Amino acid sequence: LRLSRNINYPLRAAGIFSNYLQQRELKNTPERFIILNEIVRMRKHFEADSLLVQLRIKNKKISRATIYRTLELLIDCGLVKKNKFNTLHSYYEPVAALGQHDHFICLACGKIIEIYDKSIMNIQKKLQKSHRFSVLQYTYHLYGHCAACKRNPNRYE
Amino acid sequence: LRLSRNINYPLRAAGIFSNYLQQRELKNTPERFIILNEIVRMRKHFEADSLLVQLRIKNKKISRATIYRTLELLIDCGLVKKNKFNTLHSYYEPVAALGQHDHFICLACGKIIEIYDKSIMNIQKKLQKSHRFSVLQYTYHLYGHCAACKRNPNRYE
DNA sequence: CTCATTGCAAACAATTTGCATGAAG
DNA sequence: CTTCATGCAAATTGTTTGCAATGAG
Repeated sequence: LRLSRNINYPLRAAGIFSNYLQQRELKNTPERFIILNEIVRMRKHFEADSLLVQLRIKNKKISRATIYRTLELLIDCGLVKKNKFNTLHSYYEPVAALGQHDHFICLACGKIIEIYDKSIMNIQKKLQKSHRFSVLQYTYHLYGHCAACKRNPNRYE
Repeated sequence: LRLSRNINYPLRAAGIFSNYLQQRELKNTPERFIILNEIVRMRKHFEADSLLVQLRIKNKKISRATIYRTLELLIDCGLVKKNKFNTLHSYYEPVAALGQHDHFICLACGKIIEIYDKSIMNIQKKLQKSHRFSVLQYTYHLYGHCAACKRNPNRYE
């Protein structure tokens, strides 16, 4: 249901990226579009390194440096969002492909669950007014124990 | 007003930490209490490195390693919370000294504003029920432009 | 006395950067 | 042709770890 609205997302994303690059007089290189393509295809959060591995499996050899440099561009043009949960590395995700959502992170098994709930946006509107700042993006991360780990507390001792 | 309830916080915090250490048969070293003392005194978020600098200024020479090791203990016993905004390093803050709150981070000037609003807790309760997970902690971070940077967009070009 | 803790320096992991080569416009 | 992008390897940043010396219980 939610995803049906975004069926043309891969195509639109490429268009958005291409425009963005042209506007800044940056170049439409194959590497950049291979990376974007892989990201929109995944439709979930991922790590920089798993993206690299994923590409290697498909025999697309793109250097780690280019991955990071391209991710920065994609974040800048709003196609990708960067998340830091309380771990060492960062997580990224395709923005419009997923729609507005938040995250629950299980402290026992590490699973990340995407939460779709609109009421947080109301709070945000209220806060914007009362504090006179404008919100461009936000993160709402919940940490705790998921249903499975609550049932069986020892499964990840 | 809010803070008045916590006037004895430094004292209570030391007690909590001391109990925690005893329970685990860890030692009450001067370094650990110097660090805790400095943290509760600050009453706001800080970086591991600024804590070190702060201590050096006061001629308390504690190694970086000990700082990190002690922060971990303080997080474990619930006195300190660790935050990752989307920057390289982590931010820490004394938990009970500040009370439940969230953060607004200005993307232009980097300022961090603490937000006190209880309505987020209602959402959390609702989500816990509907998803059957239990929330132990959470982060709600808003990114955007603060009032000052909205007024004068070029002040940090 | 014994074991945890400290400080130091070296190790790490994720990310960034400098530079020579290569390709887009 | 000019300029930007790439890949590589080295550098950087925040944090962690091994180990010998020290100090708390």
